[in-house]
Amino acid sequence: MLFSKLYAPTIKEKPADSETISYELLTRGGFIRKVAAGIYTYLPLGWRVIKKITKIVEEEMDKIGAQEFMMPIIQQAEIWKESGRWEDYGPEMMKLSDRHGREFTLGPTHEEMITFIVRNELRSYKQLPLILYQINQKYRDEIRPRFGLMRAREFIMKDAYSFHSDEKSLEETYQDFYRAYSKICERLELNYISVEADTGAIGGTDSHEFIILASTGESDIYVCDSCGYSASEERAQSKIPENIPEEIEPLEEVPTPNVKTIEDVSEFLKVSKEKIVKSLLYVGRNGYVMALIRGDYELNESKLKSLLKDQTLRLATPEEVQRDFGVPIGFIGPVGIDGVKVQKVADLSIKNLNNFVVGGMKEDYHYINTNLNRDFTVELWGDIRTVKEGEGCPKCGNQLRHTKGIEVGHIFKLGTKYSEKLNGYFVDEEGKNKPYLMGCYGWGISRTLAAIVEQLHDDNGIIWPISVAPYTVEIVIVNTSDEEQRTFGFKLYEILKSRNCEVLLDDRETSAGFKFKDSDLIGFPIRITVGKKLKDGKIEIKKRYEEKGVEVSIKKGLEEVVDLIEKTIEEYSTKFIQNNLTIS
RNA sequence: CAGGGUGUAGUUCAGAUGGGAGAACGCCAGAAUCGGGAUCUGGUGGUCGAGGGUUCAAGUCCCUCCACCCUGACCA
Repeated sequence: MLFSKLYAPTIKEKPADSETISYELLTRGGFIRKVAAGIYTYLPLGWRVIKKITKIVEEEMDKIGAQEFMMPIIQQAEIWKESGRWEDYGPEMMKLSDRHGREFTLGPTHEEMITFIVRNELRSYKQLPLILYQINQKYRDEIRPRFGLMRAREFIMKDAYSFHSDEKSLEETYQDFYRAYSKICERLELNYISVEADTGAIGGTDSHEFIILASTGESDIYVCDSCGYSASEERAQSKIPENIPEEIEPLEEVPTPNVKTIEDVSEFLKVSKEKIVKSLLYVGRNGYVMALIRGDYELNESKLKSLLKDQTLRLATPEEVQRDFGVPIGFIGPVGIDGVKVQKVADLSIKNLNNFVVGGMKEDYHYINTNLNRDFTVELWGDIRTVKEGEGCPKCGNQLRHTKGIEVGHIFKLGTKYSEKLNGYFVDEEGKNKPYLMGCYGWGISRTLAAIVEQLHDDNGIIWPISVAPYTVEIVIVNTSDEEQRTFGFKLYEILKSRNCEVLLDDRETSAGFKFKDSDLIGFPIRITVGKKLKDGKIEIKKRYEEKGVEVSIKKGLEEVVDLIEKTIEEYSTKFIQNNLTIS
């Protein structure tokens, strides 16, 4: 490809709506253009990268026996109503209707559709396991699209679905996906980790996320450097703190005028926060839920939701609390509340706590010396607290480290959740009808494009790994009106092309500096400069991530030069530079 | 959705008190020449977000709407 013909409009200035480094560099480099909030066009360079990412993903999918196919983007409302997610997913969906008023959605995901497709003809255990996948556009009406391609309303995703007759088969496929996703990250030459994750709105049992590390990422993760434990913030656990047992004191009600927050209570009653139990009132599908946690910890809403299997859970408003309990929110507590009206859920951090402080269920009062079982009971125990950096690893006890990244892949064991609801049954060896076990596996293709840039860039532009670079080699003819340079540049270009090297020739009639700036901004891995030194029989080969290139004599013949270029391509690796760049 | 901000040339922006729509970069033509967005000459380019109102006169003041960005809940 000749640069003079390539539609890659580059921009010198930072776009005014520049949100993140990937948005800025991909826009300036002529890879993408924003069309509306969260909606993008992929220009030729961007599309080349997308296709390369896609190819890697497809190859790894094919290797584990997944079959590629294609489902429609427009989906009828009926199947979503059947699964109950027309309401649950609700505002997140782009909805539309045809001229007859029949409702549709632009698919935000395809669990309903896949089950609809297979439920009539996937009827025998002999057909299982089955793995299908597709790559297409997904639509989510995000409340606030942000971070460029990282949270778009229209985005490209690979989604795979698997069907199994038993748990063992599901587990095997889950592991296959786990390995395939790791392989994809490795082929992309990225610094990544996989973490235990929350299943969220998709539901199911086990789940892992694949995170590309970048300080600008929006996923918070906790890792243990000594045993390798890693988990997302929604899921991460830490060693349960030990509470020293004390002699039990009698319950006492004390006046605490206008003392509402944990800080206030701690100060007013001169007790440490560890000796206070925070009561948070939530409203869920089955009414009120009171979450109890030690005063020095933060509640983790994702954990609470998955413990209660209720994604609709939300904090009760002060008005609701006042109306239904007659107490301002600062004074609610577990004592005197019965388990029918309010389900009490407690974090393990208060399990052995004695003589603690709770709200008095009466304005301006708290209880001191409260004790479990004697003064109130807990209906459900679980881990519902947010982990903090420095706490002990749940497996080995070493300190947990906090880091950030971008979630590009997410795998789930769904179990029978969708097959049961959507009538996806098969007949087993004994002739019995059973719902199949399912797994679903997502990979954000367009998000990967952005994530790579977030991880691999410097002040001058993008640093593509060879595996996904729009072109592997760029030849820059410094002075296009110099006949010798021109001739040599074109000759080398033709040879490289004939060797199946993806090469771009910058033949534009602009200044040298202009071409070099574009070259760094776009981020071709290897740049060959054909300039004034050609007179002395020399050209330069430079790796994008190195300061200086190497001068190469062309006197021994072009074959040798081309061999050297190919060797440079082989040696090129973004791996070792990553820690010096943006990862913190 | 709530709170805040911004909309003027292709891009980044300037336009105080109401009265001429501007700069730089880009783009086009030409010159010179070419190792880090370099230089010179000439040119091109506008529904001042949209609609309404006040006024002799509105980019500027008022109202309505829209879009985009920032802070929060959601997610591959």
